[in-house]
Amino acid sequence: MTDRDPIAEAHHQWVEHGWGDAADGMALVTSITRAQQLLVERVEAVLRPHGLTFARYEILRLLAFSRRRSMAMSRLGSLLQVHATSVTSAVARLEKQGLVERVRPERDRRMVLASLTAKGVTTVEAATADLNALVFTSPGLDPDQVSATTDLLASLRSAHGDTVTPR
Amino acid sequence: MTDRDPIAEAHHQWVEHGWGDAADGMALVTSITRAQQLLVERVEAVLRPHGLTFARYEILRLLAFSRRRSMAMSRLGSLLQVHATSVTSAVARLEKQGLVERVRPERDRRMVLASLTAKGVTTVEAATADLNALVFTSPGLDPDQVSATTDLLASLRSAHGDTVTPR
DNA sequence: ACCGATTCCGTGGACGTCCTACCATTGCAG
DNA sequence: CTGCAATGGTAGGACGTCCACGGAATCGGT
Repeated sequence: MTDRDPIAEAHHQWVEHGWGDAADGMALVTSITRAQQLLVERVEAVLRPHGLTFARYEILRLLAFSRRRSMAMSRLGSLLQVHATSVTSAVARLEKQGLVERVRPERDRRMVLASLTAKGVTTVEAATADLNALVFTSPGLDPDQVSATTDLLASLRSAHGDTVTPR
Repeated sequence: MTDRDPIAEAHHQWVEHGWGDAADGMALVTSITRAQQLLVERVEAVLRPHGLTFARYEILRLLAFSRRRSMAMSRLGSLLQVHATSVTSAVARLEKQGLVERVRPERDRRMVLASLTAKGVTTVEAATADLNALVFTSPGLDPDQVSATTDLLASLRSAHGDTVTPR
């Protein structure tokens, strides 16, 4: 059942085929993809009892941080770095769950504010407590490895055009 | 337009709210998610002219490595670590594109072999050449950073139950 | 004051992922 | 050899992501 490490396997194949220059880069990309897959799996397992997915949780978390517990759809999209249409569908589901309400401000009636409900507040706080306890405090690496990895990924993000704040 | 680093921002908020123990882990998870997003974006941009997505490319690549250029659906799923139904839909699209054929072996007619066509072979080799040249040989980090990151992620994968082969 | 450009959001469709349920084939127990 | 469990694949649906397109509101140059 325990197959060999698919990433090591692929790296070996890459070298075999004379693509040694690209083999490490391929392994890096594949490792990041796999790590993300495993982490999202864990996170979603924790969020499921709260009726949330990671995408919807991120929206609630952002709203809970904001002063008025509300934010324009477009701002959610730019902060979360996803397409506006992804925000539309996620907020639609949050609204159906009664965790968020849509508000059209008088000032600029093009906008739609997503606004946390009371139920939304309690849900996101409970979900955050669980995530912190069950995932984030022990993500699978020692504290110094966590820092090292985050720093290396910051360099990578920076190389790909992300705005990165050094610590 | 250049907002501040959303990850640094989230880390700051976590500390502010007294979740300092979890802040670094949260930043790690978010960094991995973001890095994966950026890399997939680059990879898909290279594959698009070939009419492929990353998921479909991985299937073609695996088939091209195999001896008979064919493989059972279930084996594809376990090697790629995705659900059987994901393989079904991807192979259906590859079949519609004429890159893969489905074959029912006489031995065990429950199985379906996905088998590369001639067009599939040329497509995957061209796509691989582009990926190697445009992404994998310069993934955005120095060679030693690439190795360091891959090693750290190997520890993380191992901690989450992945089979990992040390280098 | 007006008309065009821009901004903001939504709809519909393609794709990938997972889950639950179902069907066909195989193999085994009795 | 007969019936039933295990195996391998698929169908349908939920969710999230992106893209192309369109409608409404606002802004800005003339």
